[in-house]
Amino acid sequence: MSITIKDIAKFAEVSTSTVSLVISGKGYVSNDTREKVQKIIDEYNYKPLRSAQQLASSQTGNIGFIISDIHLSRSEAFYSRILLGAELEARNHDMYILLSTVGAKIDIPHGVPRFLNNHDVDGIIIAGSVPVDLVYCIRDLKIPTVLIDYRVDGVDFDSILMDNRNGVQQIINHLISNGITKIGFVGGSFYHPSIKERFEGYQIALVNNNLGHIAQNEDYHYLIDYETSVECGDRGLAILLKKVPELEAVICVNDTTATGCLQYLKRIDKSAPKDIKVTGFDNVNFSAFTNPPLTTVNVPKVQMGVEGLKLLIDRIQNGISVHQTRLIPVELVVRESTFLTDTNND
Amino acid sequence: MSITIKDIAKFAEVSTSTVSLVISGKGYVSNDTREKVQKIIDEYNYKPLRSAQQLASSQTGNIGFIISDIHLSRSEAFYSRILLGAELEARNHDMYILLSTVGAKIDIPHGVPRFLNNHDVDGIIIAGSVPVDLVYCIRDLKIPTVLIDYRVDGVDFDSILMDNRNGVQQIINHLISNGITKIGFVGGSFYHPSIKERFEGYQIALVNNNLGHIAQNEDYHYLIDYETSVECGDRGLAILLKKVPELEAVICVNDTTATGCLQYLKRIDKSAPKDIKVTGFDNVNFSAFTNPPLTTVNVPKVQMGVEGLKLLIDRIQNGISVHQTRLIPVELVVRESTFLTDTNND
DNA sequence: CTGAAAGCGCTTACAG
DNA sequence: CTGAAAGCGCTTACAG
Repeated sequence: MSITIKDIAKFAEVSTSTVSLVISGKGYVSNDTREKVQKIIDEYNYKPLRSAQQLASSQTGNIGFIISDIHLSRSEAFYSRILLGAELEARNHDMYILLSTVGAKIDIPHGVPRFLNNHDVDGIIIAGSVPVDLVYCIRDLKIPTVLIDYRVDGVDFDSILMDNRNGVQQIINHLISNGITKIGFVGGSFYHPSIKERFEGYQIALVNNNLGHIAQNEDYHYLIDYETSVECGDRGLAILLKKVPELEAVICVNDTTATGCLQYLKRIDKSAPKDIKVTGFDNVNFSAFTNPPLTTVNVPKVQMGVEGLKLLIDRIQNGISVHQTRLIPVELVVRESTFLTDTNND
Repeated sequence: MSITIKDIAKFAEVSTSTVSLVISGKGYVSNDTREKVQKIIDEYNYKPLRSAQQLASSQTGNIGFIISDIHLSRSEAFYSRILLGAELEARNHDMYILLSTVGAKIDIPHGVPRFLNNHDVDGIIIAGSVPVDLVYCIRDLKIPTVLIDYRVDGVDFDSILMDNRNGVQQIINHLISNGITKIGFVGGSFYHPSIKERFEGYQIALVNNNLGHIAQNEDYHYLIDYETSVECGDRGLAILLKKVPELEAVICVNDTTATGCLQYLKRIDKSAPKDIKVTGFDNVNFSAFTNPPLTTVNVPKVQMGVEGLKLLIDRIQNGISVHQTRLIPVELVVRESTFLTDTNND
């Protein structure tokens, strides 16, 4: 019914092999022949049938994108934007993204994304934390894989990470250069490497500024084990202020937690930045619309998706032996939760 | 390298046709033979190669999921959850979701999702509003298609919609049964059918309660043409209160807009529900965490995705001739932005 | 109920 | 630089 490579070959008066070579860009075809064939292809708007290409070449042209269901539906759209970036870049390589969500627990091998067992992908992107059992399982599959904003100790993968430590350092420099030194930290949820790095960055930056006594003082830190949240910020700041009433600033592990701090301040009839400076991390959609707007660290989410896809393609095509980690730079975004600008909002 | 249907046939001492019939469940195979073959399949954990199946059967086993980039990265995770539901249901039919985002403008035919021109999907789901040109283009392709939370006048598609009018009606009943009648509306952005229906639902419900004078009175309505937002709610309530100082309640077109109203109230040193009742719509993640938590209407997002996928499969397999619209019920969620409960938060 | 065989539309050594 | 041909791993009439 549809037009095939045979038709094109006939019209162009060449063999199907030649048409195939023109399409793939591989091998040698004379310029004359190439142009002739290309003209016919364009004229008929011919697109090779993917399944036939796949079967013959034993490549799928698909990328599996794995993300936890909670991350995909998180309100901050953090990972959605990474997905967006990956999809954009996939187009440039004429590949498709197969999406699969996974729950917090996974049942090996039944619960693993189908494309893994079915050999339906050429490579895999894992965005954000997923059950470690799944990571081990994927490692054993020996399929090219890139992790974005995730890492598992002892498993060597290509990965795209953001520079969490530097981000926190920028926040602390911003505070210290404005004379603030009594700086607390609220967050935790060390199940995720990024979260952990942010706390480490906080400690390192303080030490580098001769504030090691604060970095070491647990009264300045509220850390929890599980998922960060608004409530975590709310409760965390309450506890910190009880222990350290003279606290001048609180660094939150992310924007969501920071809104919890703002919420708590409001409840006790205080506010940022007047009574205490509050900072977030991630620069998610809502961070510019809190009251006051949050000083935070922008993470280029779409770009992380793009870079992840690029790295994966590189791995699929060239199979480099050494695993790479690309650290994506982040950038401080100063808003009013640390220092009021001329547009005073109180 | 990998195990094929031929191997299975050989081990089971039957023909490949029989193995194929066992796998697909089509045709007649004796129970004895079926069991014998199935045992071998299980034993070797054999999975048919998808591309070979596709090529031979001229079915792709893929569903194209189209969503605008702004919707995918919206902070409310509304459409992400619809995607989640579709993906969950796709597994039940052993189909894959191919995701494609589209921008606000689309260039036909170059900018259309690749899987459309390449015949790489058996069916399409469109979630939320996309450029109408794309919808026309897809109609002309005659591929089975289901729209979720979207509609285009004059184009007949299967669709999954939520009962927006009923949702607003529930809000208004809730308000009126508590003695509130001076009810305004903030929202707009009629580019999206759901948005329009919510305003219509507001008007209809008022008329049904003998409040037609309010339904007709433009002083009670703040409507804009473009994307709804926090600012829209903020500005909208300001304008409404200027025109109608005695306003008792404001119904917002969605939760995001409602947070804008809360923000405005705070700025003028007032609050909900004391000075004015505020309601949202959608019940997105953050709506329980605003201050005060929002009374809103829950939309079962994941379920909408599931239903959309089911309807699409039905269409692909059975090709019913009449287009269906399934209206998903919604449910009022009462929180403190309308009436304080015992856990008084002030 | 089962098997032999053609065919799906490509790619890729191979020969020239 | 180009063509003839085998082969990728399935499905599906068709014959029996």
